[in-house]
Amino acid sequence: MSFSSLPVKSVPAARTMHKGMHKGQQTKQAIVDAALGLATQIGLEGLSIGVLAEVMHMSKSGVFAHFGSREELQISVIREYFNRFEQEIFAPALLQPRGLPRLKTLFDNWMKRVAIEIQSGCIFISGAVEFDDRSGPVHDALSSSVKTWLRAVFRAVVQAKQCGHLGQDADEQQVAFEIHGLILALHYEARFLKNPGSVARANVGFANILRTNGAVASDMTSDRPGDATSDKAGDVMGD
Amino acid sequence: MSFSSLPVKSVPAARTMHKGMHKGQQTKQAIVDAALGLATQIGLEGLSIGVLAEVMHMSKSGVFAHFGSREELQISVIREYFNRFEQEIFAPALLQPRGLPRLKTLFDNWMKRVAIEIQSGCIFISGAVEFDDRSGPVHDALSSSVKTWLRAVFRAVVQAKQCGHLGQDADEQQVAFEIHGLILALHYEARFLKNPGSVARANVGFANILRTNGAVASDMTSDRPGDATSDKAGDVMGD
DNA sequence: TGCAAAATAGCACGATCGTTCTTTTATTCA
DNA sequence: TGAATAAAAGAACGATCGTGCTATTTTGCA
Repeated sequence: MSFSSLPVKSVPAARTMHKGMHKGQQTKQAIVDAALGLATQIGLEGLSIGVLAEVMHMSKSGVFAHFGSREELQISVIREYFNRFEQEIFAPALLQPRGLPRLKTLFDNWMKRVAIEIQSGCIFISGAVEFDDRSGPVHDALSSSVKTWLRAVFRAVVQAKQCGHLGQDADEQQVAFEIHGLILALHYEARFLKNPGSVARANVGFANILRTNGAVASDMTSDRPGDATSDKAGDVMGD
Repeated sequence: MSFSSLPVKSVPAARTMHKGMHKGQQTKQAIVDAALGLATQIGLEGLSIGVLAEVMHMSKSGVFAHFGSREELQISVIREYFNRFEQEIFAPALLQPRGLPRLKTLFDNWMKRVAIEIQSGCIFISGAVEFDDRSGPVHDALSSSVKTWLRAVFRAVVQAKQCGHLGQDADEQQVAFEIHGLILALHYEARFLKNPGSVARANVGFANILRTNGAVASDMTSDRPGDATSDKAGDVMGD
């Protein structure tokens, strides 16, 4: 039941039904996919087995049997969301060289996830609100997933400073904190308030953070592909 | 599992219980106070008439009769929260002179609300997540309350620029957006992740925003009480 | 192809939800 | 103080929730 196995789970292509899969695993994956789609709209707490069964054209007990409890279903959804986060946001950034290029790619991908798919919310954000004062395995799964992701962002900032792309007096925790704030403001103002121009403001804010922390203009545009270091492909966000 | 022992009753009797109030109005106000205390912990959606009645030591129907519907109860809670926001955060800032002193006071009070009372969440934040893709009167009440508040922050930024406390090239919407992000990051990292140091990072972030937008150090500390202009006391956030 | 095992359906349970209706109690005012 | 009225309680409703139990269907393998 330990959550430590969550981030290191080998990434199965998200929605693909492997041929070798038995029927049960296939339907379970399909249920998790549908549950994730539902949870991004109405939250992990709003997720109910009844409506999920209706969406899947299955019986409640048929859906239930795959998880054994509602909490296990919620944890499966969190795990699935984490995996997609890893694949769609973090993995492409690893193809960029360390330092500012990778950090910028990380931020851009993160922003696209929040902005372009603004009609479906982020369960790392909605879940934080739903479980911030509740304890239990769901809270723990959510918390450790988020922490793993934020730690990955933090490491990218550290590398940028090590590469000399940020000033030596830059506070890496501070930079990560402010970046996180931009994403949260974007999610809030674009999704809830439906304010136009939020995406542009998040981008400007990111540039402001870089400038405040001593990034030189050349570093903000050049790719410097020679600096690319090969990180291992699996366990991209693990430490 | 009784909620009667929850310390929601210890919420300071914010609204004055006017002696002229009839019994019904007094209890309704007491119910709203308790409901607000409950909603800041478990959210507007988690608010149920049953547990509210238990906390109030009343019957469900007795509580229900004061509102006529659950939505009306939620809206009453939002209104109450807005009023306290106005009183405890915005009104004191109006005592400061326009420009940077007032903006700083606004941010400080806002942050104290989020940070010092970190054990009880902010329904402007949790509500945004709960109602971001739902329509109806509750969403509208929440949305308009938040917009009024953010517009007040925006106006404070505009005034700071007009006073010459910010550079002429400062984008007021951008500044307000980034400030909002700091508050959201503080709420997220302090309340959900329980990261220490979040308050300090929000403060540093605010100073960074001011510096980026051309605030001079003297403006960031001086009070310049001679610049104080008398804003009307009531409807402080109205336009 | 047949049979064990897995997967799914069907049904029912206790609990809680918002809400309505009726009855009883408490308050206000002449 | 007594009558009119407001406030609160009580009981019940249909709906939905997660979950356990028992059939029934489907799958995978010898």
